[in-house]
Amino acid sequence: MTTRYHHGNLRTALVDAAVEVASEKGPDGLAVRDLARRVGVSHNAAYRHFSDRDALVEEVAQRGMQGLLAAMHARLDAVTETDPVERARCRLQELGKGYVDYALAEPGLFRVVFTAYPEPPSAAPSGSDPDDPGAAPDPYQLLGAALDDLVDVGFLHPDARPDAEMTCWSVVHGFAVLTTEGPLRAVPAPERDAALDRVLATIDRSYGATTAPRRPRDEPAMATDGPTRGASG
Amino acid sequence: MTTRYHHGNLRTALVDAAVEVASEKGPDGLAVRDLARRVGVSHNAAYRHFSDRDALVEEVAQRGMQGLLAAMHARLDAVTETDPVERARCRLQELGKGYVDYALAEPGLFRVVFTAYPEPPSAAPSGSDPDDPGAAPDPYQLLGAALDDLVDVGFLHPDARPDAEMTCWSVVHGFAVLTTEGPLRAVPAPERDAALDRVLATIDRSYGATTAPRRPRDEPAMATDGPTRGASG
DNA sequence: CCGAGAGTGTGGACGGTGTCAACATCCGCT
DNA sequence: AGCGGATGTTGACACCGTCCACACTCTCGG
Repeated sequence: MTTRYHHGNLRTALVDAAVEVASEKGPDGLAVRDLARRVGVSHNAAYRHFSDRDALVEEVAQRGMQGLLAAMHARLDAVTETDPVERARCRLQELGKGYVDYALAEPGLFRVVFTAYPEPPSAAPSGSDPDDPGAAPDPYQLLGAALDDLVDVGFLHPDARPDAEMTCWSVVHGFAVLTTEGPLRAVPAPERDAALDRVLATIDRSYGATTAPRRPRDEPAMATDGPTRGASG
Repeated sequence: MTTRYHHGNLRTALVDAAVEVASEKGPDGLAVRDLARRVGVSHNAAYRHFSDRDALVEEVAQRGMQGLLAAMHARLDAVTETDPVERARCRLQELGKGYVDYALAEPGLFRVVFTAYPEPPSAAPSGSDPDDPGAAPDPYQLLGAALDDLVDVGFLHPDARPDAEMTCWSVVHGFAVLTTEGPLRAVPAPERDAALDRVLATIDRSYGATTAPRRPRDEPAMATDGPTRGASG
């Protein structure tokens, strides 16, 4: 009874164990044989459920992505500000903080997410692939929505909207990488958190600096409200 | 003659081979046995010159760091602008571009640099350790100098100076990681380059926004120059 | 001139890994 | 009942890092 020939739910057991290991040791600490051993099954039993080691890592990455999204949503939903402009600004900040929160709380899983990141979001701008409809919604979309809000609310000038995703993602991702696995990994937490505040404030300041002035100056501001990006010509 | 028992300069030969391999396959593609094979020497001969695989990787990382610094210096030295403000602004931009240049040109070595990055620069703010005097000057110092110039020249307000290194490093590093090994790795080069320009322009705009206002408009533009939002300070 | 010892390279071994192939077992369906 | 597919096991191969004992070569002191 204790050791049945068929495990029952080996797949999820393996992924669970993999998540646990990756959480502690990162993607490089993930070994199929080790996981099989932990789960109490013989080596390469896993190959009945995963074609590759990479396939298993990919599964862990999806779990990590869920966690990342959850962290971002948690921060986002905690914003109580009512003034539209302040709210939109605050939400963007919190989005970034949620991202870094997760990277700091789960550096191993965070790394897995970005070692096995499937394909660039620009290739499929709508987010979900047709052959993978239930795919987790990218943080990219969350970010895009927050930035759109910032434009709608009148804080971010449309001229500064293009590639704003890349700016925000870059700052926040760079900060996360540098402070978790990078050269700044030993910066004490208080200084680190203060630095993140300043970093995000820098972005906020930039966006505020391009706010459309109340009375439109001689700048025609080329009213391209349509966010059609990739349609270059 | 062709095969002498003593190789002569095995150490450098190994590092050369390692740099070549790492340039193509990144740090994970680096195997001591494989390198020994390439150099035409038996396995673990390398262990007479490197205590560890990590020690060898570290050597490659130093080479990579040299390349990174060279790329940044190249961009920096190419700036011909004479107007002090414009020059300082331009130099900061070019510093970032040089960083990204190298990451895109040598993604494998770039990764090695940051998988084996010794210790945070904040621990040793002066840069060089006393027991390693000839150590390569951090890009961190280059960045700090450029930012100091920006303050001296009057473009960057001193209030925005703290942690400016982290902001700039984060954007640029994040951009590099996302576009080389990350989810944005398949963004075509022209769009990518344009995006970097916009990203850097965003930072520049932020720093300009805190400049002592040339034409102080009636709008204080929410003059909370202190980015401390929720902080109790 | 020679021999000792340090420096360097070789060969073998151990435990670890991913992955393939062949075999064993069990469950569900006919 | 029994058969087939799904699942798990055992064994093997080729890699890997690393430790060990050994072999060769060069240099230096006598």
